[in-house]
Amino acid sequence: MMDDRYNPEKVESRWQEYWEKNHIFRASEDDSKKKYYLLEMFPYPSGKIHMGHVRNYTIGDVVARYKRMNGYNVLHPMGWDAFGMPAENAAIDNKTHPATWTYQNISTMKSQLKRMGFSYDWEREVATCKPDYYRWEQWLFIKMLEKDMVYRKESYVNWCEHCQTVLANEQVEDDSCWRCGEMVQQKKLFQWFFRITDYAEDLLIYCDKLPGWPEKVTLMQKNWIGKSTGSEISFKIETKSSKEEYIKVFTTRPDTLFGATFMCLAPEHPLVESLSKGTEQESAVAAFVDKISKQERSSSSIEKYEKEGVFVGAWCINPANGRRMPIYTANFALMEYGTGAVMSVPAHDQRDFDFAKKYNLDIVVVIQPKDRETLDPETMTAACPDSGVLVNSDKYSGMDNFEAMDKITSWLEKEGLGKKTISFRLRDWGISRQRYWGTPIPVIHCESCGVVPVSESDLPITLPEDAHLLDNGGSPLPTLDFFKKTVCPKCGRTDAKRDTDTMDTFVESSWYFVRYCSPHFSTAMFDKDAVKYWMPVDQYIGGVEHAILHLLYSRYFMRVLNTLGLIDFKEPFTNLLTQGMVLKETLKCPEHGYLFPEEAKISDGKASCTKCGKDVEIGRVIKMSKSKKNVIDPNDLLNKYGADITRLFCLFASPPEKGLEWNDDGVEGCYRFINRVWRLAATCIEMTKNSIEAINVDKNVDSNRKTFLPYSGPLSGLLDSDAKKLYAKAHQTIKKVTDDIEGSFHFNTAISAVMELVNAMYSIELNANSSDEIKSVALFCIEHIILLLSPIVPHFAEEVWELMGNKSGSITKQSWSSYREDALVTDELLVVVQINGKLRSKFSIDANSNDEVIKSMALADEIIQKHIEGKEIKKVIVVKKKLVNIVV
RNA sequence: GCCGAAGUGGUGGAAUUGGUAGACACGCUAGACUUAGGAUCUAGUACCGCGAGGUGUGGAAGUUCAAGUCUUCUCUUCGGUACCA
Repeated sequence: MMDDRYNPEKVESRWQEYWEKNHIFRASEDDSKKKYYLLEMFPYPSGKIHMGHVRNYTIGDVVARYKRMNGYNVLHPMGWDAFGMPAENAAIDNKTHPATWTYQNISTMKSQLKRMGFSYDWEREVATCKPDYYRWEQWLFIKMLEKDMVYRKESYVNWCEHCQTVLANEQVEDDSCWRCGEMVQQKKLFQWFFRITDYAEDLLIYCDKLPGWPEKVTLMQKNWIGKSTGSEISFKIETKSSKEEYIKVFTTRPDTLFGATFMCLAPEHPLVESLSKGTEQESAVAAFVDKISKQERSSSSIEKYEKEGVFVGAWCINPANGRRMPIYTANFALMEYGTGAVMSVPAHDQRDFDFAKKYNLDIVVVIQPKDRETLDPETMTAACPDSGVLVNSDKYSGMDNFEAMDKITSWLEKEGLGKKTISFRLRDWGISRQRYWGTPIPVIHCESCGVVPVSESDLPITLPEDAHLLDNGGSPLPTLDFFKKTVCPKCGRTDAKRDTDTMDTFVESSWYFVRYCSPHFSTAMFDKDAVKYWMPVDQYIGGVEHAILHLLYSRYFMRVLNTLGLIDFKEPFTNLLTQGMVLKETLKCPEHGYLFPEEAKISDGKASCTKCGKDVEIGRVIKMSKSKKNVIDPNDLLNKYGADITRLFCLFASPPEKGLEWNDDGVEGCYRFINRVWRLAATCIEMTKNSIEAINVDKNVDSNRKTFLPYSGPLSGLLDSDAKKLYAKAHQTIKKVTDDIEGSFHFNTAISAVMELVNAMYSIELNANSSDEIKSVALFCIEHIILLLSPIVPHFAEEVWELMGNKSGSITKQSWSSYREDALVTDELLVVVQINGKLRSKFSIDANSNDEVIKSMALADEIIQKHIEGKEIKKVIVVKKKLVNIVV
């Protein structure tokens, strides 16, 4: 006897235990089956899971279960992106160790994920903070070092003088240290860089070879890589000495060369110091450079700084026309882009124009756009970047500017003063972090030998766990002699020092999906055969916030492994789904500030604070975040509704790529739907059970089992019109659900389709007195409703499946429903009739009627007759079996 | 500034080789069953209008027998990026 409603508490834990005990989701390589590697972005173990995780992993789990039912050998792993700064902060705040905090969080979150019923192969769990994981990252670092894929150079970090520590960009608030409020400075340090720019072109080209990725993501990556073609041009520096010196610039507009009137160098450009030395500008330049170096460089604060510069006290010569160009150093010139020097053409570049106006520099027009009055430097109020015809450009005057780009560049090339080149916005990847909770960089610094890699046999270099975090947030590693002091592996010097920096945590997440293929492999980074079988990932699912960095770094890492001959592919993720954020309105009390949803009482669109009773301002619907308190705790949902209802709502409320607006009433609706199905199943079970004795053996009854079988034959085998309609509807539903999942993961419409079928079943009477046909068709329907829903609400489906008498085991072993083409179409069709495009009438016809019949029926229609009376029919358009439009 | 996406009932959202706009759900209204119901079931629900009918997919124009869907312009919102030479 069934309970009268679905009881998640009882049912869900039971099936979770069953799945675990029977290793239902264990994956292993099997050449006889098609593989499907389904991956969701692994979480940072920050404490407990939030709704974003719930949504992401629910989407993934449904796909995993769906693919299994479709016969795929599915790899669906989960793990932890376990290194990172929050652990350090928590450790300082709570006086614990980052490891303790991290492992505690992992354990909490793991039990939460298990409670959601996700079908992971937990035997493949990976935590990146474990030495058996990061040792292979260190190994790879050494391999990359051998191949010159990684190098050291000086680079700036955010530095807090008060705390004596490095700050990450997110720890800089308003140019100040988040911990103490001191102004943040820029400090130069030697740091490690991956040569990702070596792959810039390849990464770019393959953006167009990823048809399974959302276009917006590849577009963002393309913009991030930022390829621009142009020319490199050398400008001779005017000196008294005989030695010839040049400034190299990169420009995308060599056609404007004749209009270049001054030069701007990045403050860090080596020529800035050498050229100003000994001139009367020397001190002014030094002061300027010093000032810029103290400015914060994060993108958010850049726009606050006005464009400014200082004359360095030297000139260079424009190779095109011999003009003397003053050399400036300017804050907008970036050392990291191009050559760190800009030829400034104020007439045709807005930034240069502003600069020239400010410092009263010459403006020379060299491009005259067609259909525009003659440009005059005296009266121009803005630069003119448009294309046109060259003027004031010697023999190039009169030439179209696009043609001139090529012509001028090849002339320069002949003179040895320039060439065509390409520049990328993408920079090399700086991976050194002056942090504790990360992968130690496996190199040793020796005064005799320089930088020496740790020998492979000494790996892993484990992060010392008996370290105490410093209160100022700095890394304790440089203070730990037992870690830092070591022997040079090359010369044996005993005063060698270990690198005390750790790697950017994006490094771990750039290859974890490869490790999942053979997570316990202890003799190499991965088992080649396992990787060959599983990789690349067939479907990757995660937040769009990782559209650039994580995904680009992962693509880069696969190229590194490919170059090193470790793998034979380049792209890690064949298909990508970026799911939208989980949103909720904010609530703000004038007295208590932001409120959690449970701290406000909402009725009729008005809210009041439960603490003070004041009116609460209901704000915009925005991404759930702790700071705005517009959050829903998954634990509360699990306690109240269980996993399946939570999963169902996440999928039903909107398509995965869009935002999901959280709404408690919507969850309640899902709960109702599940119980509707539950009762329907109960009805079907009762109905057929009571029939056994009364019914004679016929085509619908299995005489051996003495029980009803679902009808699965052709539509034409049914006589009852209700049974026919329902049966067709069932097949249409199977098709719709399959298409919606297969094509676009649009679970919301798939669920709607099932709801329609359920509604259709409720609309006919089902009881012991129903006809055999109805009973048999109903049984078919309910069986497929459960199968179609099983990836979405797996516990519920297992329970009902068992109650329906399927003793053979888990529904996860069942095949996905298939539909009969011959059962999709009913013999009646609805035709709508329009007059001048406006809907006037509709009628049903036999499915086999031809256009002529439909047309005459339309014209004969009573309502239509009334409308066309006394009017001239100009034209009648018949759309096959669908519509008639009469033009009068 | 540049790039991209999206604007549809009271709400979340359906519908695009151009062919019934509003599936499904929430909310709301009425009714039934009940000692009671925030349980369940039935009916209704884009807007205006008593009605016939008219109007409706951010706004304006256009193509078409027919436009949420195609074209042009425009407004708003969201996301990415931002001194890239």
